Amino acid sequence: MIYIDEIKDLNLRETFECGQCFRWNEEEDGSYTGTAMGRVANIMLEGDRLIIDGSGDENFWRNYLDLDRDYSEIKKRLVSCEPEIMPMAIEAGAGIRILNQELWETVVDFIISQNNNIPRIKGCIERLAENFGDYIGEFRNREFYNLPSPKRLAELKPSDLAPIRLGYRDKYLIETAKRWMCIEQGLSEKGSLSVFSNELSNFSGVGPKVEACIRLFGIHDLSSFPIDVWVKRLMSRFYGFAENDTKGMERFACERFGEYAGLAQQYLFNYIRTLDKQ
DNA sequence: TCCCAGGTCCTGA
DNA sequence: TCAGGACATGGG
Repeated sequence: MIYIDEIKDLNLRETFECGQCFRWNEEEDGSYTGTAMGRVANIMLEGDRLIIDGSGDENFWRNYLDLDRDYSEIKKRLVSCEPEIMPMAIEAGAGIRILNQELWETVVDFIISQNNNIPRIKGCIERLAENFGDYIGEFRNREFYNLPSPKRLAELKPSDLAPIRLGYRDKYLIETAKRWMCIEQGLSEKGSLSVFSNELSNFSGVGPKVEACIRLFGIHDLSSFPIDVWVKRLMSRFYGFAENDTKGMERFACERFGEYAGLAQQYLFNYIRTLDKQ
């Protein structure tokens, strides 16, 4: 069991259910159980104490949950940049943190996410892991699996993926896995982020929005500002943009929020979705 | 039954 | 460069 005290600016529900990750599920007691980079854990927040039960050491989870970044300072800066809407958006999701996820996982997740809804995305990812990923182990009477590696996916045909019910996205995943393997073969050291970063837009099924999500969530480029249907809606509603003016939205985000545009996007994205549910 | 979902790709103008 | 349609699937 790992205990980490004096936790600030973290709300598990806001962090795990803001659409950045798809493999964490809430328990009846409000804790979350899930998997990251081959580790499985249950994470509970009691007051300002984080309690982690599972595999992985403290350093791993500190990094994954981005605990060493001062979100209070970032929030102050965002409010000073945009004092109209941002204070309300931050209040609605003050405990959001951007996780340090594995690049390959975010590539798979966000290719699947296109023109899809969050409950179905989670289902697709779980089926993909259970059917084609490596077994991690049993935890609290449940079995956990990693996502399939690029090598494993590259070996498959779209018909193999039919039980996963990915729809037309199955061929995108396979083509992207093949391309990933090609790039990796040409690398002297494994996992060179910058090389993959330069190649993202060439992956099959990766357009501007999916690429921006991969940059924000998989490369932790906090300046990346994904524009999806919700962001178009909020940019129109809050800032007066025409819904198809994505260039204008990008420029606004860059100029107004700068290096933390991605975090601003998460607060705004969460805010308009909570408003919509009311 | 219909609408929509954290879009991308292809085609034609 | 850009608008418009096709694309699989299933939750609400």
